[in-house]
Amino acid sequence: MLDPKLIRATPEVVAAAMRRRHKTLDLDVLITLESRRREALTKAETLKAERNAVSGQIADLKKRKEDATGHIEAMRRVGEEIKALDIEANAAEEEFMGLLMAIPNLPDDSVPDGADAEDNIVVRTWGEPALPDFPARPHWEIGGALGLLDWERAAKIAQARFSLFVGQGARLERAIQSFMLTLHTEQHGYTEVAPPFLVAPESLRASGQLPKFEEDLFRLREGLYLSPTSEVQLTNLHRDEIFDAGTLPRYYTAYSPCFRAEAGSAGQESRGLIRQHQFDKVEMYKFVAPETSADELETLVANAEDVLQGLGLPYRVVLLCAGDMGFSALKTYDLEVWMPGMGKYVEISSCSNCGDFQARRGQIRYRREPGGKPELVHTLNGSGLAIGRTWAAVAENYQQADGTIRVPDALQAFMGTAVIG
RNA sequence: GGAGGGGUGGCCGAGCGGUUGAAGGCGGCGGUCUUGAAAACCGUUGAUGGUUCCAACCAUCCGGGGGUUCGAAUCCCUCCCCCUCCGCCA
Repeated sequence: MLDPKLIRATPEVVAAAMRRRHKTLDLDVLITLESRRREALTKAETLKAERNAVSGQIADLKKRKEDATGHIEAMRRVGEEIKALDIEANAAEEEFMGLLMAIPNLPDDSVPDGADAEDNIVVRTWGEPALPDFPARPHWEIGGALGLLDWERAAKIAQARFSLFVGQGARLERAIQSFMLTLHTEQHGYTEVAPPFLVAPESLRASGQLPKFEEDLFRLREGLYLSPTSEVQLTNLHRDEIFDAGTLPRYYTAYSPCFRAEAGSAGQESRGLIRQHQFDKVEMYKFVAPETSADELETLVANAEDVLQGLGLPYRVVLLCAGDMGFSALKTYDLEVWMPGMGKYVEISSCSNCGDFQARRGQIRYRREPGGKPELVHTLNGSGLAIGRTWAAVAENYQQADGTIRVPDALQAFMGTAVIG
């Protein structure tokens, strides 16, 4: 959520930012609502001050057993007026907040202009996007041939776009997960958490999925949602809390399955592990002081790159343009891994600095010094990495001419073998 | 799921419907004392919004929401959470 004061004080800045995002926004409606709210609020507060004073007098009169009916009658009318003004102020605020909650974050100055993925900028490349000296197969063929993936049974158990890993395939999933969590906790200073996989609507509001993107989520009859990413759980780990001075930054990592309805994505990437209703992910998350968040984003990306480098998977780092960024982010780098079987780079991690956008929604604050005023923190999140896509990348990059998969050195201890198949 | 108990300031814990933002204690901060520290004593110690413009003033907040009342932490309704016992269960 943007700072409401920003809309009042510098609407032109907000308008310019929305243009960069290629979004339209009627600021006049917001400004009108805000002045309506303030007008009613000021009037109501004046009347409340009067009521408080007179109520004190009424108490005194009653204590002395004197007549107070005149005051009481007057305050009854004032009370009705206050009620009407409160309703007016609340209605205006509710409408204002409803609109404000649907406004995306402001892009950072360092984010390039652009409308869509075409305008993203490749900032660096690691490794060679090479093809083997035999016909490279996509991971679903490799996995299917070795009996590591079973799409028919996955669809029977659930429905299309769910996956079933079998035998060494399932073991590879677990190995990748363990490798990542071990790396982040032992080398990068993250605290591991194992969160709930169901989340409350309030949590989804804080991280930014609600109210705008409900159709992308699975909702349970009980009112809870299946989490689409543990970014939600990690954002809400410290919702409504104030960090003591000197306790930032805080780094967290979590494994969780992620559930996405993928509404409107029919026909896209329908084969393989790339686009599923459920996938596993290891997430990295940071709560930091505002002035450090730009640097923290760079190290977050580096932590994600470490996973790919550790696995020996070629990739490139892409800086998203303003029009291609997610709702809550002010700056985002995507990591795209090379998939020789698919013959292209595929997104495998997205690392974002959300600034105070989520912190304001979730009231996540810190004190700069003991006894100081609470200030909003900055939050950052990054996949470290999407496990299903990592599985696919390992299969495609380590496939061998005989149809087997060589296990990357870093995973051999977790797999207990050097070759799959 | 059933029965009962409970949710008050950073923490513990009082609170006849009327100066209760809220006693008391702990913790924190400042000061006195001390070579320094401890102890003791004194003072201080929340958030949000608004007016105003930086010093004040006002309003709101005692789990969330709604209601009764001139006035609610205190009464009523509802939801959430926690604890105990029973049932069920990995």
